[in-house]
Amino acid sequence: MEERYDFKVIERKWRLRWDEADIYASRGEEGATERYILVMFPYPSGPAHIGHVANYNLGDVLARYMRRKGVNVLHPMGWDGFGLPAENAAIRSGVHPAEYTWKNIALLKEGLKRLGYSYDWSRELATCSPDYYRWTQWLFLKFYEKGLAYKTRAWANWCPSCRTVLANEQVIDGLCERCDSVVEQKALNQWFFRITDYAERLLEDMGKLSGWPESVLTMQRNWIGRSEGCEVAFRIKETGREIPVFTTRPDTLWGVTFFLLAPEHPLVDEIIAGTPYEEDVKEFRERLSGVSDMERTAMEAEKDGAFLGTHAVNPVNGEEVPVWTANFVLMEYGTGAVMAVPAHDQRDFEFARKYDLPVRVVIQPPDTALEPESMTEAYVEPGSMINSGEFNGLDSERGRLEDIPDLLGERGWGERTVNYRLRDWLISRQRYWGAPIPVVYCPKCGTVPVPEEDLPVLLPEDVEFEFEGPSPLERSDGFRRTGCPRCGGEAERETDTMDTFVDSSWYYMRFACPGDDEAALDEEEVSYWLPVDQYIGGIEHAILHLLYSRFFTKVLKDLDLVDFDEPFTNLLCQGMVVMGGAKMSKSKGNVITPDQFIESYGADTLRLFILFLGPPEADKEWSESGIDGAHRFLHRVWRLVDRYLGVLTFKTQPVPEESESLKILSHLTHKTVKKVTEDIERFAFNTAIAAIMEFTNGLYRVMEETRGAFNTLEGHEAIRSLVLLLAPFAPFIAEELWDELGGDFSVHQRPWPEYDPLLARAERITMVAQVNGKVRDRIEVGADIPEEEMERLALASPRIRKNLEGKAVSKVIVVPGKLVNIVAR
RNA sequence: GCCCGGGUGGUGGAACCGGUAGACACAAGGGACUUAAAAUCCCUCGGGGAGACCCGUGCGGGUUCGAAUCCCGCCCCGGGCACCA
Repeated sequence: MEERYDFKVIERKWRLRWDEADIYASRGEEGATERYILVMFPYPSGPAHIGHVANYNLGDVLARYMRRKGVNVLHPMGWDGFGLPAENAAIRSGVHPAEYTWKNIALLKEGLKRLGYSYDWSRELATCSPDYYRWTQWLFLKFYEKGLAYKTRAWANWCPSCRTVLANEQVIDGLCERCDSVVEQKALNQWFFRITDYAERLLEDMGKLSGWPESVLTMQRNWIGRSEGCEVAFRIKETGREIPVFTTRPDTLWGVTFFLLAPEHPLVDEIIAGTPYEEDVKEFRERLSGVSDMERTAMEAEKDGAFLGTHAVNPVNGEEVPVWTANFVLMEYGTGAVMAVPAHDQRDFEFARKYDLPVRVVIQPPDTALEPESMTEAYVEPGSMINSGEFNGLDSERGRLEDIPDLLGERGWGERTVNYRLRDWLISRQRYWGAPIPVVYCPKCGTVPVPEEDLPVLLPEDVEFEFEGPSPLERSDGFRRTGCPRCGGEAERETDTMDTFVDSSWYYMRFACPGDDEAALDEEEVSYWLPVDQYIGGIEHAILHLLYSRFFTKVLKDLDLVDFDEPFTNLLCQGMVVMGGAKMSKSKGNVITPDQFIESYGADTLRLFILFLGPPEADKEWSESGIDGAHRFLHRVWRLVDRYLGVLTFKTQPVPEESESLKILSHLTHKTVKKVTEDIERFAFNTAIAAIMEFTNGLYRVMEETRGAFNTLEGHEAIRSLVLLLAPFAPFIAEELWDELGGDFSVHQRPWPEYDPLLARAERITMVAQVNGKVRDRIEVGADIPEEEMERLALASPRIRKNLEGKAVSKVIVVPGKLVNIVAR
């Protein structure tokens, strides 16, 4: 055996052996259970960085562990290939997005391979490959057939000087990142997926997601934002036109003193056209350009608005109230209109104060009487209804939930309804590097979906990339001009591509049958592997990606393409590796690559070090101090095994005079196997590694005290267990040591070690004696000491007795096997 | 702003269900070995105190025999906010 731990030689050697022997291929063997372990696939923005290592370590440890528990494991890897950065690179440096992307995929793949991850590479896929996006397009057609894809006008960020649509990321403080022009909102006809049709099921089925972190479920629940209330029809006095509003507070209907429309509301233009108010409203809208929804609706935001010169009629009392437009009313929420009740809504209150609009109290708190003049903020709690005609004196909660909705229904003024904060999913992108939306517009036949047999609609190669002006697809005549699939006449293709979230909403299913060119999904394969048993990914995906994937799964279930309705049974959200307090990302320029560390320490050290940094869920501030420690530890293991290698190849012989050492060895071994197994099961990889370190330290201690203790069955078991336990964390060195120990190839295919609970259990424990909750003594006792004996020992302790002087014992609390607390006054 | 997390030694973290705060490491200091260095090994390592002990898990309160852990209020940091992925 080599004296030195030559990680470079070892890692090169085993990487090749594993490839040749194809030991990580997923096999659907009969009889065994299957587990699908998946880490969110990466966007290939460049070579691997430390954040990737932190992510993919987790899946790899789990996959390696599960395989050795005798489970059929699917652990694949692929690439989220489409996206904005590739297109930006094309604009900047003239490199085609495909070239940029495939080059980065190659870099990233090599990086992951160097780290020794146990992927089944035969299932590799890339969303930007025509074999894949063909099926993304096919799924779009299925959505379209089901009425779940539709086109409508929607707002997009628009830079007037570059004449181009901007992503939110390209808008910096309301300005174009390129030319600093103020970004406007432009209405475009765009494609949507009707995710709101699934709002209720997305909420309900969260009950099935007991394997998800509660925080993620809460975030999704809040995102969907279900609220029960009423839709009430107000009427424009001057035109008679009805405008519905959504309210969760029908009990405050009598307190409406004005009416608000979103600035983008189509009726606003209709109302002000040709009136003296047109100018004011235009100025107001001007002030809003470049201001995000978030800023507009912030509680602190200065209320801003304009009178529209018209009035709305309140159905419950026939009152005519002025109609305004206001910055905090959003077109996307509810109906884009608000019945303003300044006395009982804070934003309405501030608006009323600013524009000197009337405030009328209709809910009276139980203890005081509110006066509009003296109010400094809105009263939003329940109370009793006043100034509300026949409902005066009614409990407002009852009014809100029962009497008023009933009244609205009976009189035909409105109805109970449920409103969601969730909006339909805008999937249109006016960009090149995405899956083209497979639709053709024919002057005669209208919107015609591309026939399935004509898929994929390929991205044209000969296009030019410029920041300014329309997207490359729109400018490509060769792409745009086509024949109508229905009538054969001249027609135009849709030039929008799909949001990359569409690609990533179904990739985990495609891993079951990545090469299938007959269908998007192979029924048998998908049904065998899916749903994903353990999904792992960054908390930053808690809402969008995970919600879209859940939505896709439900649609595919309804289309009878899959037999499950939730895609991810268990979810582990890991924290981010941050640097200087910010998420590591290429756009922030704070990326650290693993290569330099692999070069000087080896992949095993880097894997171990990052896993040892802390629990998966926690954010980790990157610092390389400590990596020496991880390396030193592997060296220590190396030397330990090295030193005893000779011994282990001889026959074992009993060492009766050293039986105490053997007992310690057995205990250490079984205790560690138990601890590491339990820690892996709960994803506590950092403490699993700490346990292996302690085990190693313990073995050194035994070795120093009792030479020859390893020349026994117990000694062999200890050394073997050490290597077997280390294998999922540091696969290369473990393979090498296993090989040197004479074990059969591969250590990664050996069964996971079992432990004997009796041997794992400590014989002696330290019992704590407290007085009034403060530790006063520690007493070593047998592990199975009875409670009465614990109490007796504690009370007999001289230190305890000293502390009890002059006090009367009122109570003694005994926690079996742990502590005794004596309560004394 | 809203929603979701987090805050423990000089540092990363441990303490899993309310029961010994600081496991395991890093850094630092001291020592052994060495001509020397590296490597390795040993010791010290939250603060105060000679000690008995006292203080200590972002801050202020509370519940409890007992709180890093539960509750209320506050401060700070991170993630998401629908076209970054």
